[in-house]
Amino acid sequence: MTASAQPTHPRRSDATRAAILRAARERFAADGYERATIRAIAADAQIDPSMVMRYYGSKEGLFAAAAEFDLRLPDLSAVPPARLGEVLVRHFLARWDGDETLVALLRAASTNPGAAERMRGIFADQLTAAVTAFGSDSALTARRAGLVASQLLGLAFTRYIVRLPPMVDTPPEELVSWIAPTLQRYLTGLPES
Amino acid sequence: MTASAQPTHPRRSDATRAAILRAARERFAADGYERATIRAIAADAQIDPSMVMRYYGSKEGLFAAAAEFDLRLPDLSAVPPARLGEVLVRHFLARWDGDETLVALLRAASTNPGAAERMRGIFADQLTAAVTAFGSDSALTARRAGLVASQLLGLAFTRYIVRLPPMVDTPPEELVSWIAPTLQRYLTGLPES
DNA sequence: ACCGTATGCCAACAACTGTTGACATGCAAT
DNA sequence: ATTGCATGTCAACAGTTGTTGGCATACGGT
Repeated sequence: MTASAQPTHPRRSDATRAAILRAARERFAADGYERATIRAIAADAQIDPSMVMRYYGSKEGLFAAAAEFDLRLPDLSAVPPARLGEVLVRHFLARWDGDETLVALLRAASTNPGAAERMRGIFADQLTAAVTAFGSDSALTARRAGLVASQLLGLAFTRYIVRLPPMVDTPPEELVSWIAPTLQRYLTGLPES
Repeated sequence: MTASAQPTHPRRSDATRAAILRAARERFAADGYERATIRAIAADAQIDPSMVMRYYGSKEGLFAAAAEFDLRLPDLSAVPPARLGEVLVRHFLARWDGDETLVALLRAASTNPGAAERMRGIFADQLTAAVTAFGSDSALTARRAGLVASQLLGLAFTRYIVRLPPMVDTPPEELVSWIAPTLQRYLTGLPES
């Protein structure tokens, strides 16, 4: 609110800011919110801890900046309805493998109320919005989105956090073939079956 | 291993020990491993922090004692194969609602390596064992157990940790009717469908 | 009644945490 | 060249953490 995003002169400290953010994502993803100390992050970024405070205000502020991200959901209305589940799982797996931001958020959401709030926002807003595109009953739609989230987050939790061996070892394509039908039914099916 | 369970005289401090354990479970479940401080737990149990150390050795030791628990899986071989999924979800939901130990373990598993290891043990051993009862191919069986774990832990994560509104508000019976078919397919179905 | 021991409390330690302010340094504009 | 500001370093703070040892007390067996 104070300093908005003008076409402001590229600051000389942008490299440092980026290094801090990269180190922060790594540490938050690997250790969770409380174990990831500002000192360790600063050491990784090879700068002084006080710089973190100057540029991000506080640890909470740093996390807020580091956990900023977008699901980048594709346009689901352009996907054949019968392949929705498949597209979703594949997209999420690719997204998780390529960006540790989500792992950081997932780990932190277990213990940090702010992170949990953000996680709620992401899945309630972005996912529900994508699902709403082809549903009318709002209560049922929210329920569908929640169920989809439960399976997708469970996949992430077992594969990236707890690291259950079978979930880590199974190749992505086979995970897709198992999980896609689940999402498909959550999205378009009916409960009694 | 050191002091096994003799019919040892019931110690006079058993009440205190139990109070500590109860407070520990509450705090670990509510705050996670690192935010649950020994001082806070001791205050809840209305005793001195040093008592926790005397009786449980360390914070890790306390957590190990507090997170000790059993899935108490029913005998799946006595269940009609077509109703396996339903029985499993219902059992897990009841187990989670009635005992916050699992929530504590779930929260801690995100940041504490020891807790994650224990979680792996529980689901790899107990769940895999239960699934193995009616499967022969061991690699596929492990995969089935992993998939079941992913959906069940995702359910717990979204409902008890992140508290996604739709997952919290949906009555247990409806959750069962949605999720049971998923587990059913993971347990007895084939990937391509 | 006496004594050993289990139980409990108190005070303190050392390490670590997020955070702050003072001070140096170097870039860029006047 | 000189001024102003952004960038970076250093040291320290106040609070919290897990953990420890000493000391009182009260129970239970003799």
